[in-house]
Amino acid sequence: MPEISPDPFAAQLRAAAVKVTRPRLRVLAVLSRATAALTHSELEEQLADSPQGILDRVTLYRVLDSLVECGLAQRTLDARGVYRFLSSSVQARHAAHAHFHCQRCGGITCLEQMEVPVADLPAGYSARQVDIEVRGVCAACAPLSGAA
Amino acid sequence: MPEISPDPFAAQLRAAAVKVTRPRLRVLAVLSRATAALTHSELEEQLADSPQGILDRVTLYRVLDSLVECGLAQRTLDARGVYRFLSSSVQARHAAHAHFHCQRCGGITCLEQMEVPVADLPAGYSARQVDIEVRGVCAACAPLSGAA
DNA sequence: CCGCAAATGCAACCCTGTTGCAAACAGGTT
DNA sequence: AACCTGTTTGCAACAGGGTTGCATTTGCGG
Ligand SMILES: [Mn+2]
Ligand SMILES: [Mn+2]
Ligand SMILES: [Zn+2]
Ligand SMILES: [Zn+2]
Repeated sequence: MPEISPDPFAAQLRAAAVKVTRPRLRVLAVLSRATAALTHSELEEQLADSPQGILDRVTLYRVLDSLVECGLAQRTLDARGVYRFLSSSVQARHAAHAHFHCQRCGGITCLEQMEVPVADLPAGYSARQVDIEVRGVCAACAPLSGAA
Repeated sequence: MPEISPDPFAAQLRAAAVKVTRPRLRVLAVLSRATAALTHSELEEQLADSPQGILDRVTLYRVLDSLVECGLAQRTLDARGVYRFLSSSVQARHAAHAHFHCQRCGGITCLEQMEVPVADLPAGYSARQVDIEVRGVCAACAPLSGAA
């Protein structure tokens, strides 16, 4: 009787035809717990707090690359030009509405009341994704806007 | 009789209530000659080639900041996460419609028929810009889609 | 022409992301 | 179970874009 714990993340990795490794499992776990897209450094921090201790910076970059490449995660840019990562299942929940990108702190806020339109494209073009990105300064950063 | 050459860039700066300085005039000149958004290093290069010689890297960053802040230029991110700067007059021509970003060739196509909505934001948030980015595969690339 | 705040230039620094390479490992083969 | 091989990990060093501190210069209003 093999004690195969039915780890859903391991199953996802196997289904995606990539090796099941400790770092990948850890990153996948954090990503799927997250409600918003996380930067590399946010992930690094959350991973460091876990009982398993820190995960090498470069390894994290490479794990994220592999997850994006096999389709288990998505990579986007925030308003500061920093990459953010989110699990594909989370991504699906955000495809239908607009997002606010704070140009000061890089934070992203859902604008559920702004729905994305259907793409209206020239012949021959096909859309995979439509993003509405509103850029500006969020409520938390507004007070600091005057500051030097 | 003061020999005031009617420099349009100087006038723009005065109208924007910022000091008229040599670096700002130089940058404004390059930006308004450009047809597309330029990165910091592209600007640096073009400036270095001019008879006036190189402009300090940091000064260029600060000049660009001041032009953006006073509304004479706009800052956007390219697909690599690098800032690009363009004069406001060029930007204005593209602010009202969506853009298609081909995921295969990287090309950008204006979707004039898709107009950007007015931002609908929570209290405290302020928008500077709304972008609709449609991602997919363009007509030229569609036939090649099967290729590895 | 003065005075002062704003802008410049230079050096040093920070942060995000990448590359090279040796050691460790996953997962299939014997 | 031991073995093999390509993948992945970890560490160090690097690269590029962008920022900060500070002394010096300059625009410009008085
Ligand atoms: Mn959302
Ligand atoms: Mn356009
Ligand atoms: Zn913010
Ligand atoms: Zn294309």
